[in-house]
Amino acid sequence: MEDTAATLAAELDRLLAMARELEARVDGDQGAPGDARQLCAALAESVDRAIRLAGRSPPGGEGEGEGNATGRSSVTGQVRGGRKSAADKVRTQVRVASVTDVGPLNDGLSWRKYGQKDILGATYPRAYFRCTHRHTQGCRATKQVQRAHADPLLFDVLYLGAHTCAQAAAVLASLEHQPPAAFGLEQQQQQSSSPEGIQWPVESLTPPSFPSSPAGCYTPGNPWCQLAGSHGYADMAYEYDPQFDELLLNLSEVFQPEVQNL
DNA sequence: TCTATTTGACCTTT
DNA sequence: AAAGGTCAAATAGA
Repeated sequence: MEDTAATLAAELDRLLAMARELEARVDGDQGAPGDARQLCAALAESVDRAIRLAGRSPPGGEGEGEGNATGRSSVTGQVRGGRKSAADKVRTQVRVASVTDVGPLNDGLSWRKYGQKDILGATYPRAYFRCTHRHTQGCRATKQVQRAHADPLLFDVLYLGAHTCAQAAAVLASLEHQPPAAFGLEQQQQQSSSPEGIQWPVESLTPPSFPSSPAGCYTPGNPWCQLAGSHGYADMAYEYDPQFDELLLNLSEVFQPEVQNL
């Protein structure tokens, strides 16, 4: 019973994401008739209401800032219990949907998978990643990735710890010089054209092993080194230490999300 | 040969 | 004691 509701909510989420992307594209098309724009806006609004009726909040909280240039990202802070005591760190979670099933968001940083675990009550195992530069630069950042129970195309990504590696600084710098709109467009092109686009079949129960690469990973040719690298939308929330605030704020600006500390 | 991933075992926390 | 998180040896791929 609950599964049905969850599945419904997940489907509505995807509908909303697609509606908003369509809306964004129509908005960006000067040749599009006004009626089309109104229809898209109404569609997004309708799906949004449906999500509420389904008993959950739409991605991105109250729907503000959703009709942005990229139209595919939103942030929802979610509190999760966990072994890392909440008193130690602020926890944030990213929910990433991959409409094209290419894989969830990539945050522009290099991650190395170090473990996977079946979680009680979860359909899919949780994968554990740490920063590639953990040993070379002492970067303590980790993240956890898990497929959503209701929808295999949704991924819950939990960021833990602060990035102290040089790459994080590089990502920060790149964000400061890249307009969100152009960024999103480039993202799509990268994803769709890259022969190395990683396929992650729905059948697979294993979260993606986010390809990690050497320090020079953040290059245009590497789809996994792009920020927000998935079609669809992303519910994002971040866990961070104070020193990581700046990066998160920049990410937030890119996605125009609603960030809630947890 | 080097680097990343997989996976069972071990450790920590509740 | 159970569940979650991490380690590290084995394995695979480039």
